[in-house]
Amino acid sequence: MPQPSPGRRALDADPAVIGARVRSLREERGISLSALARLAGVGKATLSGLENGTRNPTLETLYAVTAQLGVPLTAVLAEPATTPTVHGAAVHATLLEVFTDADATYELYRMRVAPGAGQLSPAHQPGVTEHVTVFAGVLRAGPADAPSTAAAGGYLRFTSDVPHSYAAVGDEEVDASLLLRYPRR
Amino acid sequence: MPQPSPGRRALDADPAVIGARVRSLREERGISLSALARLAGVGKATLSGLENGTRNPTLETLYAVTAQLGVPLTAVLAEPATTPTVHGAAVHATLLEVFTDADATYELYRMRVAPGAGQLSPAHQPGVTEHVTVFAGVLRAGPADAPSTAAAGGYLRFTSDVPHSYAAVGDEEVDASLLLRYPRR
DNA sequence: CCCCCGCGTTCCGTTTACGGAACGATCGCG
DNA sequence: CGCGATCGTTCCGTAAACGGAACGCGGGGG
Repeated sequence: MPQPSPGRRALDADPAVIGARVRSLREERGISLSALARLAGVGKATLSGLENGTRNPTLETLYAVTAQLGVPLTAVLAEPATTPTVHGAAVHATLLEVFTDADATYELYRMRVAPGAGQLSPAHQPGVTEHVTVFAGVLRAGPADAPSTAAAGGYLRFTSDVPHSYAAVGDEEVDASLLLRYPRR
Repeated sequence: MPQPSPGRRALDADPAVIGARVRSLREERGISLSALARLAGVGKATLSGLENGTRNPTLETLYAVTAQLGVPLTAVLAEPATTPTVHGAAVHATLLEVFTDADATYELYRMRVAPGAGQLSPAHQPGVTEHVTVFAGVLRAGPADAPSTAAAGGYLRFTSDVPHSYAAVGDEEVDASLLLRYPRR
């Protein structure tokens, strides 16, 4: 993918917000701070500080608490159910799955390319290839100096160890799947 | 293929596993431990211990690192969601995403084909095409009377409105992504 | 009224995660 | 060959997260 865009990720790791969520979850269950601390096997001071956002908890602590609340860690780490996404000027991609084997790592993305000016991505490491299958719209993509075109149902493959571009042809947004292959070095 | 059923999200707070995920993400990006530590503003000792699972990181530390990797905290804390799966004699597929537009419906699957005897699938509706990108192993697939072969990184496309087959070539299991395109009728 | 109990916070000594520095290993170059 | 640069790990003093104990507070009994 185009490397992680510098744009701020709205993911909040703010201890105060996390603390507020924990407190809220605890109060929903009508359980006291002391009791939860006892159940989770952490000190009351620890839990108090955590809920008030005055501490910077370790994973171990946070996990012990959320486990007793019966919720996954992700429930208090904000951002309910957001999958990793990458934004660019024209390209918007969400990571669907990562697969690693002996030879390479694959990242499978759902990609959308907005109409209008396209987007240029910097080179990746040597040997990285991109595989795109177009769902809708017409996509022009590939090495910056020699892009190819594919319409709905079409497929493109190119090596992305050189700068490469994505652009929607025409007015329609492009929907596609993007597979990135990183060979193991 | 079967109806999507709700996926569950398993959670794993084991520092060793989290560390392994962080290391894997870093290596995917071809960046050194030292460099990542510098970017994230944490000590090399901290990152080393984190990746090796010998420390119990604070949220602050983990967030600083994952932010630089361009992934949300949840990417290293949760197992990939389990989604609807389809089992066959040799083929095992999990649905990753469905996309519908004016012309067609797409279903994106993660597919595994066990070595040994292959599997024959009956014909789909007219005009249905399948698009396969191989991650690992060697796959032989296509119309039952004229299958093609693809190795890791390779791509196959065929129309599946006739009976078609999948088989792993050799002893190795095949890992691949499968895209099904159903034209609107 | 005065206890007594449990609440959440604060204090405090201990444990440990932290960053910086030092280390040996590995590579590319003259 | 040595030299410099960079790699990941280890050592170490410091800062801070930890659990336990003490604290002030409020709400029921006896």
